[in-house]
Amino acid sequence: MVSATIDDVAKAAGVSIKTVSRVVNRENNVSDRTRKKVEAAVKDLDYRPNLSARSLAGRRSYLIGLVYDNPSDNFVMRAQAGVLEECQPSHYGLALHPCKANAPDLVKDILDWVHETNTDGLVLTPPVCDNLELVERLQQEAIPYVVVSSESQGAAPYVMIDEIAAARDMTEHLLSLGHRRIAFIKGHPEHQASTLRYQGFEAAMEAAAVAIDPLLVYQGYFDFESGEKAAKHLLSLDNPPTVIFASNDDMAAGAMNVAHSMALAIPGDIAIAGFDDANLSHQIWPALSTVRQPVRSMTRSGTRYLLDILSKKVAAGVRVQIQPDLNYVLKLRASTTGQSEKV
Amino acid sequence: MVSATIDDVAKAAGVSIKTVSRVVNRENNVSDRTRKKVEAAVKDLDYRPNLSARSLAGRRSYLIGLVYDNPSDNFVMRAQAGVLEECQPSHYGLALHPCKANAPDLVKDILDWVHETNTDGLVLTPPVCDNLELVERLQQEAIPYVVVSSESQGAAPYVMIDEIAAARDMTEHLLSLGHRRIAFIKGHPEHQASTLRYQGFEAAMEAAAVAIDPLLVYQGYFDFESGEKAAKHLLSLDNPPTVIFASNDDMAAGAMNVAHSMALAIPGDIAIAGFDDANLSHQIWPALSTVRQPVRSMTRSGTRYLLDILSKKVAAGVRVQIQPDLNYVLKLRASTTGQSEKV
DNA sequence: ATTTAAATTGACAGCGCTGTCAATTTTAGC
DNA sequence: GCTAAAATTGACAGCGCTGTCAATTTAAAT
Repeated sequence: MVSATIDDVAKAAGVSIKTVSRVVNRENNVSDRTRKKVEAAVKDLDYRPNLSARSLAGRRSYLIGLVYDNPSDNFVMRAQAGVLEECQPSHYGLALHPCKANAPDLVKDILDWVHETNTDGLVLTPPVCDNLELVERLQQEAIPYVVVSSESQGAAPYVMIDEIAAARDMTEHLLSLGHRRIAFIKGHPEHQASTLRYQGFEAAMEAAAVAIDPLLVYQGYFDFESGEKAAKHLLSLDNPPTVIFASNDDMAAGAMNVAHSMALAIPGDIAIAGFDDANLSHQIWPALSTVRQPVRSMTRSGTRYLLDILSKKVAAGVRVQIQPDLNYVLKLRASTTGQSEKV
Repeated sequence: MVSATIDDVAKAAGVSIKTVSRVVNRENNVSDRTRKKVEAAVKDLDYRPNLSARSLAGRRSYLIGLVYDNPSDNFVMRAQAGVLEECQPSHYGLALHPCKANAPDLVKDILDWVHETNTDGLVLTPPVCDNLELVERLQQEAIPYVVVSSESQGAAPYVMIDEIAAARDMTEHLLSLGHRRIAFIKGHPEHQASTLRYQGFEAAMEAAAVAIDPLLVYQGYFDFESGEKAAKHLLSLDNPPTVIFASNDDMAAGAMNVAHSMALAIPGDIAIAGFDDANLSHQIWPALSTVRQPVRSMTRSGTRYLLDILSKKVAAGVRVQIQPDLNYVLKLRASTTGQSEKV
């Protein structure tokens, strides 16, 4: 059972293949009468355009590319799910491109891949999206892209939660529990989110008129090990903190392990908070207070926007912030409250 | 900057485009000398074949489909990485198909997707690969597939570690620590791995002439929650076990949380072991003793076999067990040994 | 050295579609 | 009715690659 081609449809409708192409692609300048004839033939023959052929001729792929180098499997999986869900109804496909954000030839690597797959548009996630050289090249080559979960460095749409507000809210929660000696583990210095989360922390502390002890601010790298390292340092200070706010869950888990190994009670001796709501966060003990970032939903919104650009419904190269369908949510769990989550 | 085409490479190497095609597709019957010349030209011009063109001409998609419904993000990501790595040199792409293994229309869902995307071959992972109806239909329609991490139910190649031996080894480790009251949390009854892992447990117990207390065998479902449920039951028995061997890491993590919440020392009061070596396993406290399954490597082997079938180097429809490049490894950590891992 | 078989290479015709541009038909204006 | 402009349609040349099959070169056998 070989499916019908555009020639079959053209023959059946008594028109040229170009006219069939016009109807199928909803172009203008087709008379109603012709359109009806063609549509009937399409339905009759159950015609489905061949993706490869139209890609080759039309020089595009009907593929959305997802570029990532995120240490969190959970983040990547949620992003994938978001793109896939949004692509399905538009008959677009998903092309994956895991990469190394700090590779010297990152830009070339990505552009080569785009050229090979003919990917029509890119969804960039942190930390890749924070690479200024990359986004400049993409603009230069007029490759549409959208940034998810970070502020766009160039003239492109981006979708992100208010990271500052989220970090501020979490800090306020910690303050409201009576904590004053609050340690902060910063994220990877090259991720934009690191800066924003720290700003939120600062804002809340300032608003509460609690001074930040510089000794309690430690540079981490968003991975488990750097969380351990930070906690080892922080918890052996002469005047240790009563709570550690880590910029993400992996580092918070690392900190928690150190606390356990020092036989400290959580949150009794040391409370711990994270950021991201990775799967991990409710699988460790005690369950981790964190900020849920609606990655799937954000990625859907971003993909939707990209598809609109590709179908020319929206002009490309405009820097707008797309509002995610969902906002962040504070997940307050036992690692700060001492009690299991209120549902 | 438009990327080079096959014509450019042919001209540069002084051969016909067909020969370039042969080299790029690793076909036989190309002399070493010619191959070297072409490879040099390919590298020189940074040539990357155009996917659409080859699909159109070759009447296939050059896409390998990965079908999954695994609760573990880590498992899925490792499988994706395996397929991608193996596809890269052959210039194949990866198409993702997340699904629900227990959906009533699973078979139709997958077949529709295969027809729409033209996917050339499928990599099936547990639990989807354990669906007999599906694999029969795939054979019927002559769609090549390979099963990773489970025994193939039909006439197809499969790649898996010796799950029985792995579970037996872990049990022997527990026995060697002096444990005799060993609890076992079974995996999802519809996953083949569940059966095999239990068999390995049985074998070791029998060999050591230690009777299995049926009260200490609990049915789980491979997820965190079922691990919690199992542990709650097991740890409140009148004569509780001294160690819990969970069929996977998620359940082990669930069990660990319960132990913590009952203020039991791990491994002092209750030792815990898992299976899979998910990321999770060394991020919880104490670090979990588990069995490392080389998912990425297994998936690579499976994908390579599939590519061989597609390029006709190997006959399809033969049921063989492919040996993974790596074998399983026991990761003995603090949750049973009380000490951090020996490196 | 000669014959025969096997291995290697290349010429060429599409794959099914879209872009370009010219041809044709329709409509508007007088 | 006639002409010019606008709307509609079609002819055709690729897009970049692979399959087929024939031509050529190399190796094996005598």
